[in-house]
Amino acid sequence: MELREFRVFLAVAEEGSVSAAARRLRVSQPAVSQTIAALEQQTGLDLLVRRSTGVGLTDAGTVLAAEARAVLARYEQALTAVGQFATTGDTELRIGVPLEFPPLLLPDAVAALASTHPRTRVAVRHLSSATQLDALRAGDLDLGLLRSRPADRDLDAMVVVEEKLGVLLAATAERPDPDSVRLESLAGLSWVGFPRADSPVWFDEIAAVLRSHGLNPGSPAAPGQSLIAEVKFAAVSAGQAFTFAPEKWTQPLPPSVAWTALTGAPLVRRTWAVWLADSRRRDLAALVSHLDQG
Amino acid sequence: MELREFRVFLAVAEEGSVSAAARRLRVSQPAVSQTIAALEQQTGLDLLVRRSTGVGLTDAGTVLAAEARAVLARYEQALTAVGQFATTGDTELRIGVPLEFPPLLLPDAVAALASTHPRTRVAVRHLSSATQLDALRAGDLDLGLLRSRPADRDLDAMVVVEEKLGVLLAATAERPDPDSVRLESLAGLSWVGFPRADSPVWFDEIAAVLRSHGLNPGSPAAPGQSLIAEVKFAAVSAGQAFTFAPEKWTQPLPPSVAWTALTGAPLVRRTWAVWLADSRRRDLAALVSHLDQG
DNA sequence: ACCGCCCATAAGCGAGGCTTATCGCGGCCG
DNA sequence: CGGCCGCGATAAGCCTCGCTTATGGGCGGT
Repeated sequence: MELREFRVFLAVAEEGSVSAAARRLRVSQPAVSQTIAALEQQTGLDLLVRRSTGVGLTDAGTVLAAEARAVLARYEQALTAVGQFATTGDTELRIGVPLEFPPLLLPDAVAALASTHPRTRVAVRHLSSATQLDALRAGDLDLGLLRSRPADRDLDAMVVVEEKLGVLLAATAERPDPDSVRLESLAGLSWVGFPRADSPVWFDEIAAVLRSHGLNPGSPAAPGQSLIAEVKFAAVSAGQAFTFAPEKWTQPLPPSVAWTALTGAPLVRRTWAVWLADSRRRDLAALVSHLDQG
Repeated sequence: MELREFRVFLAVAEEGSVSAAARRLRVSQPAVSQTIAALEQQTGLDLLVRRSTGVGLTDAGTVLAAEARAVLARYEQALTAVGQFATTGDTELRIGVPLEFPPLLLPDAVAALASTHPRTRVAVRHLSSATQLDALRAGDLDLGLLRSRPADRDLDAMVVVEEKLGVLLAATAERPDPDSVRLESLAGLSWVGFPRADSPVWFDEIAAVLRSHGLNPGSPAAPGQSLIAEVKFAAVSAGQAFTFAPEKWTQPLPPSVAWTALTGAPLVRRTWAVWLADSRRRDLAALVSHLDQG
């Protein structure tokens, strides 16, 4: 299974014909036949149905075609990236950011990076922690910012922020002490947060804290409809729910919502910077150290 | 640039030594030297710094190493998928779903698919329209459900849902007619929706409608902090904002929020099923047809 | 029935990637 | 300070693999 074989197979799949594929690839027809035969032997699958008018894909062939396309696409992307570096010297540093990441931290670090590594272009994407882990391992992301330390051996991690969380409540909620609340006193409300799939570890931490204070974390939203968050969060200012938030909330709060400190249950949200342990990128190392000092 | 060269280069990069890489790959040292030389010639870049104690990566080498890792990772994934099919006959059909997709539509179609194609495992991911387009083209997604018809020639598309949108308003809002509102009457409120980057086409459609009715679409949230939606949406029930929603809203509305039909400006949200035009997957075709009839 | 196009098979050839042999260089130790 | 060892580069030969041309069987259209 080599790229050459993928290219040949895709040509056959797209042309629906061995001969036509051979013409397109500017090789002889037997060369294509041999390559297909080799693929079928390696996979142990019938990839093509031979008809007298040409060939069609079997189900197995369809699977292989899709995978082959994906591999070749990633390969082309790699060539582009290398070519880009060869001509302009520019490198892209791809960073993933979770929800509610302190908005100043990253721009400051990126600005510091720009002065020392002017040829590094930073591309930031909003991604859940789980997605970032996959992307890091797949090489589609250079630096992740996530809400849990990965167990993985070949990922390095460093805490970049620790935020002491308070709660957001409806401004009209009755509070014995206006400056702080205890989790237990929120028993009548439901917690609104984020889908568990986005960051299972952090979700479970929160759920454990809630349970230990007599609160019901609530049924996690059913997969497939987990993100219909718009209406849910309206519940906060309607006095039906609460959510956690750090004290230094950067967005202006609407008057109907107020932040209050938590007492009794220090809930700390950590955000880790995570990167492939065997990455030797100096711009990445520089950015991480800026995040560390910032 | 072939996979073999990538593997050799990565071995050298990870070992920090040509000789050690050769031992690991169970080939002779000159074979590795020759491969590296070929790579350097093809790229026109110096990939390694030769030190008497071994070799190190140049910046160019670091870029290539990262790309090579990504390509090989995708390649391994392809082998796994094909092997999976070869042994179990199972195929994965990867589907992307946007926010607020009618929750029954997909499960029904998937159930219908399961009866005709029992070996197809469906994997659903919540992704923005923009992300889905990339994933489709990269071969990382088999079927996308998005809020705009792609201009792309090699993507086929079909409308699966048209939803006539109304507005969600604070239940306490004054409404001359309780059963419908005109967009113009919402001039004092701000629209809360989704980040433009998630689905630029649909966003711009909405923005155009708003402007044509004398409303200000508002400044799109600054990139990098666009998704801090929790507090924003509290604004709806606080009477500061409105959002669009189809009439058949599946989640129970909190009492502080009410749905109202729109008159004067029929705003229709279409969701398209999108797939690679040259995909011949029969399970995909079956699912699409179920979505069409459902 | 024949011709044309399809794909598969067979046999020969050439290039590319392997091998072994050898060199130059620098670090390290006696 | 000299010799030695391990590093990587170069040279030359060989073998495998993927190409070629030649050919055969099967099916459809005229």
